Amino acid sequence: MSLCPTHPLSAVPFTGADGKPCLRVEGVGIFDTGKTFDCGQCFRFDPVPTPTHRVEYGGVVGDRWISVGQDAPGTLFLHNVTLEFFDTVLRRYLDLDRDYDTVDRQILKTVPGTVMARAVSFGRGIRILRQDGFETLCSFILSQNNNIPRIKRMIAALCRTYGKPLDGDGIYAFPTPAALAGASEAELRALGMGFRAPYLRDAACKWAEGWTATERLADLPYETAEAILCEIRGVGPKVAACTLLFGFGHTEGFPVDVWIRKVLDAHFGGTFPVAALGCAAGIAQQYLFYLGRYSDLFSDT
DNA sequence: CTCCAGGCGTTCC
DNA sequence: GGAACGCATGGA
Repeated sequence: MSLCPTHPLSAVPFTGADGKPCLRVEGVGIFDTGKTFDCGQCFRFDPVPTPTHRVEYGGVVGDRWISVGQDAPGTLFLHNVTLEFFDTVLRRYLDLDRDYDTVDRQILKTVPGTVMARAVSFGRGIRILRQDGFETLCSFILSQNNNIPRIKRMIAALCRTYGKPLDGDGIYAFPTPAALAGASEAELRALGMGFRAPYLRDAACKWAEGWTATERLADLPYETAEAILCEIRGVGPKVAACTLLFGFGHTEGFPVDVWIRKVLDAHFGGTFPVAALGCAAGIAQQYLFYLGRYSDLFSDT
């Protein structure tokens, strides 16, 4: 992990207008809340209206609804966050102890050329979140052949129906594996999960019975971790990749060359010599979605 | 109305 | 071993 010695984190607690604990965090480096929470790596954050900051994103992390705002570069406002929650959960969730300038330099060094340079520039500010593994797995099982607004609604329905009510009106935790395993396929279909209902059930059952030491997936070689996840019905290379990346922080050996070539070959017919990039792979994967979605930005190379 | 959405399982050859 | 095709559902 690349630490940023010149910008140590500092967190100053204060009390919000609603009496909730808040934190002002400085020294977080490059961080774009819009790109981070709205790029399709997580499905439980939405923009919330606020008079004080330009934009703020609210969502559930663990057992707590929080919101994240930003009014200056390198600074975050964390609402409903205690110092302890920041240190034990949020710091890791937001991937704050990584220097993304170094990451960008690694990408540009490994993949020279204007195409990736534009991708890096366009994706600048994205943080690869470290979400809960089970929640990430279920989210990307639901994502197949689906669109993001509907994915969000399906996840919200799961939380509302099988998740623990949290502090706040209409706020629910993501269901535990056991709670979700207790739902029948018919119930999940009635909830609108469609053909993904049995996939969800299989994931929940395997997780609930401690089917593998899932907390160690990040330490296994990528191909091994991928093969384990692919034993779950409805999980293939794409779902496994997103789960390992966004839920387990599995960045060592991520097959970024496959993803990059897939998109670049389709758009430019070119080939790039790409090695494993560690953390940079995560950023690059997000860039790929931008490449695919906004290919006009990269069309004149 | 048709087409499509950040795949994957099944069924063909 | 790869190319079609179906899948639930809702938004565009």
